[in-house]
Amino acid sequence: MKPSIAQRIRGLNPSQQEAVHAIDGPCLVLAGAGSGKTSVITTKIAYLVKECGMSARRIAAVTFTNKAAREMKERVGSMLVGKEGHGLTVSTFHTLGLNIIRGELKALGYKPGFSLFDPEDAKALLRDLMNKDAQVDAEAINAVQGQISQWKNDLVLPGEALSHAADDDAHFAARVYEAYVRHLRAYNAVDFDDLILLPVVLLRDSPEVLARWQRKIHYMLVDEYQDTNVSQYLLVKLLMADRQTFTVVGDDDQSIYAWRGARPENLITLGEDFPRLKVIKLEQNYRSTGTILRAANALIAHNPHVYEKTLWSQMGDGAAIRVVVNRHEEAEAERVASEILTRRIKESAAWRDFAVLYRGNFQARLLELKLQHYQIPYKISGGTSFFSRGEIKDAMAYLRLLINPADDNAFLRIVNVPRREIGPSTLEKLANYATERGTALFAACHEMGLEQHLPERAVERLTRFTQFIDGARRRMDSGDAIAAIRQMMTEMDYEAWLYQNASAPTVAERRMGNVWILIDQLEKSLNRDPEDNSPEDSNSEDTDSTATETDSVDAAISRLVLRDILEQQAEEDDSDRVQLLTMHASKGLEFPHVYLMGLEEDLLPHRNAVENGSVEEERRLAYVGITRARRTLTLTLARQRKTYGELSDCTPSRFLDELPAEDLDWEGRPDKEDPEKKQARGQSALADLRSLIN
DNA sequence: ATAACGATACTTTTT
DNA sequence: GTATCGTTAT
Repeated sequence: MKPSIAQRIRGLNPSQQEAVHAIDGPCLVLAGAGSGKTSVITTKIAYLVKECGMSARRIAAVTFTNKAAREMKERVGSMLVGKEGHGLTVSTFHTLGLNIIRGELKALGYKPGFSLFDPEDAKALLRDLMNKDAQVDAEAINAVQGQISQWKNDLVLPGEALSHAADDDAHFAARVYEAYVRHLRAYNAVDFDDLILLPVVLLRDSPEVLARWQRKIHYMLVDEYQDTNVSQYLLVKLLMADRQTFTVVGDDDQSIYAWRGARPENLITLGEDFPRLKVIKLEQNYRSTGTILRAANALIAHNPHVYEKTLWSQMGDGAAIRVVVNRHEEAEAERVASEILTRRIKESAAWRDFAVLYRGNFQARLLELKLQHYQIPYKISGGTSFFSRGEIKDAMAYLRLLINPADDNAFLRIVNVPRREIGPSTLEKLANYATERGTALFAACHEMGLEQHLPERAVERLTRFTQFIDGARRRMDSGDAIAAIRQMMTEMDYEAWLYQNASAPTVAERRMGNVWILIDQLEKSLNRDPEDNSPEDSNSEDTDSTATETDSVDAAISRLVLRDILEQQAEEDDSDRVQLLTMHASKGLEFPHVYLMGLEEDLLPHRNAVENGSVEEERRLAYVGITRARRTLTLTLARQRKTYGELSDCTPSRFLDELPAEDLDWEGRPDKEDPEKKQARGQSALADLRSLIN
């Protein structure tokens, strides 16, 4: 028998209980690392449904990652039975935005089957736009892409960007931004940032739409609130403006994404925007030993705080924190690898109980070598994801073109893949013609007038391609959509093309396998209960009943782009391996034994961060790293490291000095009174000062 | 299939 | 200034 909700709540500590019970107004839960915030959120959802009589379909819980959403869904699901949880929204911000867009296509001026551009698609478009006048290098494109993303995150529309442009660069970026937005619309496409931006602008400007969604969502819960950006906060604020019934959970000390537009100030803004805000702190930590927590508290105390918070633990002190100084980076990697090898036996731990965290991905390379040498199984997070594989991008482009004929990006990617002898010159002429007629490339292929602009052979080939796609599309509409897609892949013999292009048959085989996996996933997601994510419209004014089938295919494909379904595959592979991750990637995870590598100036407070005055965020990053550890924590550093091929001396991280000396167990500590080191410190302090002045 | 050459990136990147 | 990856040429 499952415990009742009342029983579950009794199992929580007083602060957690208070957080669960605070349902009548705005509630901010400041949840320290390891303080059981997920329990609070999930229990609260169950409490709202079971004890407060709120319908699950009126509740929306948002997270930042699919993984977090999945975990939360699972945990809530285990507390509810039968239909109790039906219609509950637990999704990422982006999926919520996607659903709002899908429900408000008309108001937004988008057509069904719109495409979702991932950052690579967006880059391709930008490259195209920016190369109009002059050849622009990749760096410039990246810069503009970053700037546009920042504008969208800050809710700055092209007009404002243009009028506020301070210099030529900003002016240029703003003009590209404007063209970019225009082109996305022409392609009937949105990018990731639009998934938040478009709903916010719509809700802000249309009282009618706002009312519709406020009627749909009565209670919101937001996880990792410190990571919200301006647009995301506005989305929550708009939806909750009337009822003011929401719970946000966050930790300012774990804000490590400010560089990506996150606004930890939103924690403070919340109290200003919602004066009735109830603030509850969760300070009891259920994860780490006392020693580890003391270190974390001591470190983070060096940052300024609006809300003070001190973690404590009932667990014993545990082992001291070891600080291992190595002569150089190779010795550091060697040390970590060999130590895991022996400690696994000593502590009778599993490989998966160990995690090695570092600042930059490059630091994993040497370590990998060493782990391989000792035949230690490991798993690196990051790396090229499933979606950046060429074959997946190809398959996705086919899917997108089927759904959205206006998606020129998709068209261009696959029109000659596999080879159809449609080359650059044909495409250029086609593009000119399409621009002239104001139509999409794919549509232009259907036009009669095309024959005047292109040689007969070229027209023939284009026609054959469009007929192929049109045929697949028809089969999709009139029956089993997935079967039609499978048939399309087989018919064009994508497999043969892979074999031609792969370096080895095994590679081609694997790639084709990936494509089938993708289609299987699509099928799975299609068969999953179509969640009703439309706003309250019992008076269904504009529900066209014909669209439901393709509609759900559209939705499934969009979810695919958002990596909604797929990661399960990777996740299921939770075999027993040592985890290698960046500190950023480690947020939200925990491990019995943690190694933190490269605790050196210029690396852990990263050089660039020091230069642009964001040492505090680096400190939080170190804090996140430290608080991942349950039982033991080992900090390592190298005395020398080669950077840019040059061997240079490293200074221990300033953060080491900020930890309680009595809890540290040094090994190979550099002489404290070493005059050379003192001088180095002095110099770096001087550099800090200079960078502050500039 | 392998070698050799050249292009690329050096901070983090939930979607 | 190096190392790694991808492509091409053999």
